[in-house]
Amino acid sequence: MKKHSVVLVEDHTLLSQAIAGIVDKFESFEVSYLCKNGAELVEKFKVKENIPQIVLMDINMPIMNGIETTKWITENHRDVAVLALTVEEDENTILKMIRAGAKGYLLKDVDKQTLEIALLKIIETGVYHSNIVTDALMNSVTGKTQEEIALKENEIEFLKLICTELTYKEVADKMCLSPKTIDGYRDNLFAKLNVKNRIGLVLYAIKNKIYVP
Amino acid sequence: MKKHSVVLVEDHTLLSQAIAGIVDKFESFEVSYLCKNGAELVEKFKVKENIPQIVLMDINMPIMNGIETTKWITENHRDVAVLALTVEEDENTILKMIRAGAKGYLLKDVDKQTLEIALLKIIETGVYHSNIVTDALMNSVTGKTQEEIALKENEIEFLKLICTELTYKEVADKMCLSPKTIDGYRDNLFAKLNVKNRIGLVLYAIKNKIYVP
DNA sequence: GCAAAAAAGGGTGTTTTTCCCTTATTAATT
DNA sequence: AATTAATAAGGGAAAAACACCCTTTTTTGC
Repeated sequence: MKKHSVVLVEDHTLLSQAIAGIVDKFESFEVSYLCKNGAELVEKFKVKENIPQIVLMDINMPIMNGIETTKWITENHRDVAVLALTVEEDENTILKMIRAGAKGYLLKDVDKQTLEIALLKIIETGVYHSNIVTDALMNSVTGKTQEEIALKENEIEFLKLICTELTYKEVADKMCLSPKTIDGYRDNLFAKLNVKNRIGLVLYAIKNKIYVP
Repeated sequence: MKKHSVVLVEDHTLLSQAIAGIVDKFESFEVSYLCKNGAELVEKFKVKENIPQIVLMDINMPIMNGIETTKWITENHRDVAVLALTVEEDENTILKMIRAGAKGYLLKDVDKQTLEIALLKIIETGVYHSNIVTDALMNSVTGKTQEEIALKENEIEFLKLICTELTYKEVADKMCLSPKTIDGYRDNLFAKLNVKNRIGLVLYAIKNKIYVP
C-alpha cells in the first residue's frame, strides 16, 4: 500500500527533523519534505509533484506564520489537509486556525500514538477533533471568548508606541498628530478593549502580539 | 562499545519522544529515559542506576525549570554533563545556564548532525561551546550585557502587581503597605532598572519573566 | 550593644494621565 | 444637496503618577 505523504512546516530544524523521524516510522505515512516557514511551502507547492496529503503546521514562525499559510492552502489546495501542531493553546489562536481551514489541532505535548491516530483520522474522515478544539468551539458558541476586535492601522501604530516609555505627547509627535487626537485614540481603545489605563493597553498589545517585547 | 547514556528533560511529550528518537539513532548514544520537568529528574536520580552521562535540558518548563535543575545536578552529581537544548536565545538566559553549570548550549534549530557533534564533544572534552555561547560570554566580559540585577522579594511582588490595571494606591493595599512605601519601591526600581515610568517597569517584568502575560 | 544599612513613611510640587464635553473637517450615504 | 459618520482637534479639570527631600523604624552585621 502506498504511504500517505506528509509535509512539515516548522522553523526549528532539530524539531522538524525529529518529528519527521517519528512520522516516517508510522506504517501509513511518510514525510516528503520539510519547510522552515510558510513561504517555503508556497514555493514548494508550485511543483505539482510536491503536493502532499497532509501538512503538519507549526504556528509561530518567522516570515509567514501558520495561520496565513493555512489560509493560503485552504484557498489554493482544497484537497490538502492541514493539521496544526504547536505549543500555542490560546483559544483565539485555535479558532483562527480552524477558521483558516485547519482540519485538526494538536498540542506538542501529545504522545506519538496520538499523532498517528490524528493523522489516520484525517485520512479516513477528513478531520480530527481533539478536546482542546471542541472546548474552544464550545466557548465560541456560548460566547465566552471575546470576539476578535477590529483595529485600524493608526490604532495599531498607536498601540505599538504606547508600549514604550514615551509620553502621549511624544507619541503624538511620532505620529504627527495633535496630543488631543492621541487622547481620543486612547479613550476609544479604553472603551473598545475594555481596559482602564495605559497598562491595560500595553498588556493587550502584548497578548495579541501587536507589540513583541 | 557501550553506548553513552543520555536523559532528556523536556515538557512537551511529542518533542521529547521525537528528539529521543534522533539521539537513539546516534551510534554512540542511547536514551535511558525521559523527564517532563526537573522534579521528575530529581526523583529518578535517587536510584543509582538511573544516573546518565549527559542530560539534554530544556529551559522553559513548569514546576522546576532548566536553570534550577541544572544547578541541582551540578551540586549533587558533578559527573553528569548538562547540555542545554532550547529555543531561548536570550543572552542572560545563556549566561544563567552556564553559571548553573551547563557544559553546552544548543538552540533547537540546529540540525541533528550538530547535536551529535555536541554530544561527542562533551564526552571527549567535557564541554561544547557553540558560537552563541561564546558571543554571550564575550559580551558579558566586555560588559555589554546589563548584569543581573538583584531584586528583593518585595520588589518582585511589586513588579507583578504593577503589571495590572491597579493604581499604586491599590497595589499598596494589596501589599499591606503605605502608598508612600510603594512610591519608594517604584522610585528605587526606576533608578535600579534604568527606566522612566511604569511602562518601563512592566516591560522589564515581562522581559525577565517576572510577570507572564 | 552599636553602627550601618534597609525598609517604611511623610510632605509638597510638577507632570502626565484620564475623563469629561465641544467643535472643525472630511468622507460616505441617501 | 443634505445628512450622517468618522476623524482630528481642542478646553478644562480631577486623579494619578512622578520627583525630590527628609524623618523614623526595623534589620542586620560586626
